[in-house]
Amino acid sequence: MLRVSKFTDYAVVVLSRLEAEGGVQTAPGLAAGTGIAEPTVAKVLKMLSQAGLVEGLRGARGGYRLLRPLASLGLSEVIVAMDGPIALTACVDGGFGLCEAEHTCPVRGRWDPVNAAIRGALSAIMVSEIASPPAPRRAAAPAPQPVLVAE
Amino acid sequence: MLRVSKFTDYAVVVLSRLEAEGGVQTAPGLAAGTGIAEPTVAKVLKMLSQAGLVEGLRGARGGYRLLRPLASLGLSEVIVAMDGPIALTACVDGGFGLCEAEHTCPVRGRWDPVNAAIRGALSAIMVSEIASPPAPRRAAAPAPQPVLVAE
DNA sequence: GTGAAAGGGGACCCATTCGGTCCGGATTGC
DNA sequence: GCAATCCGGACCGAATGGGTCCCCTTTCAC
Repeated sequence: MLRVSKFTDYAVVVLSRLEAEGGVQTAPGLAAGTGIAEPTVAKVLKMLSQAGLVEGLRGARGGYRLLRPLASLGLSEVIVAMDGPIALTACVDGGFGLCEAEHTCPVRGRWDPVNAAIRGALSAIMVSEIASPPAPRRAAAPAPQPVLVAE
Repeated sequence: MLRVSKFTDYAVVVLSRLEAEGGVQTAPGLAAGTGIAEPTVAKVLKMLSQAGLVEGLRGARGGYRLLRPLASLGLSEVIVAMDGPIALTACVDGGFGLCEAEHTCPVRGRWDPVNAAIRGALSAIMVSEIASPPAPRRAAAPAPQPVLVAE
């Protein structure tokens, strides 16, 4: 169905909460604030930390801290951090003779432009455009700018 | 991993073969030509037929026939035919209070611009750009035109 | 008119992956 | 030294996707 994993969704929520509160937040605190199960939040934060999107502070009084404002954080970075590289098919860019029916397959790595197009579209969207501002009540926020195309 | 189903890949291959050969092709014939298992090809063709991308001719001497040239067939149509509507998350456009943590979820249907962007990027790519022309040997075909962005 | 060839529409099963949980270890502040 | 917190992995159940098979209907050839 061409969907991203649920973790990407969670990541956006957690990042949004992280920016809304500001400062250092603990995993249990973020779990309580977002309504997501605590172990899941911890897992999401771990992944985001490995990707360098947040910083994990160990020890007592530790927690997680945003490293970059969400307005400068491309959605594609979050997706890559959670779901791995964006490649629509098994025939990835640098893929070699992995396809079993290589000689008969007429496609043969032609998915690259598609992957590039998706990446571009996703890179143009910032996380801050998805995560609604601190406002808990959705106050008919006008779209900050028409994103790309409107189909 | 943000990938489309394997069926979409198969569909592009089958459609490409269908246009390369021209005329009416049987499912077993297409299976032999593409190297894909026959039941799978039949399933793909059935779905494409339901979506109105190909026409199924019943009876002896039957087969499948392309209804539109691949140059005018958007990739998004194939994806929709095989994988269903393009919606990256469960919070689809018209989704109502399906989210369990609706009051705490700060995202709340904000994925719409993302979906629109993906749809737009996919609609701009024609199937003929992915399916290499009749050439069975890949002769370093230069990209017909830079598709969208290059990341 | 009869039989064979082909599509149409299901049901069905297996493998893979995803979503989620848990545990022990390492690190830091009080 | 103790407690709080992150870090890294292993682990398991469930859902989904990928693939096969069956029987029915339709149409052409003989």
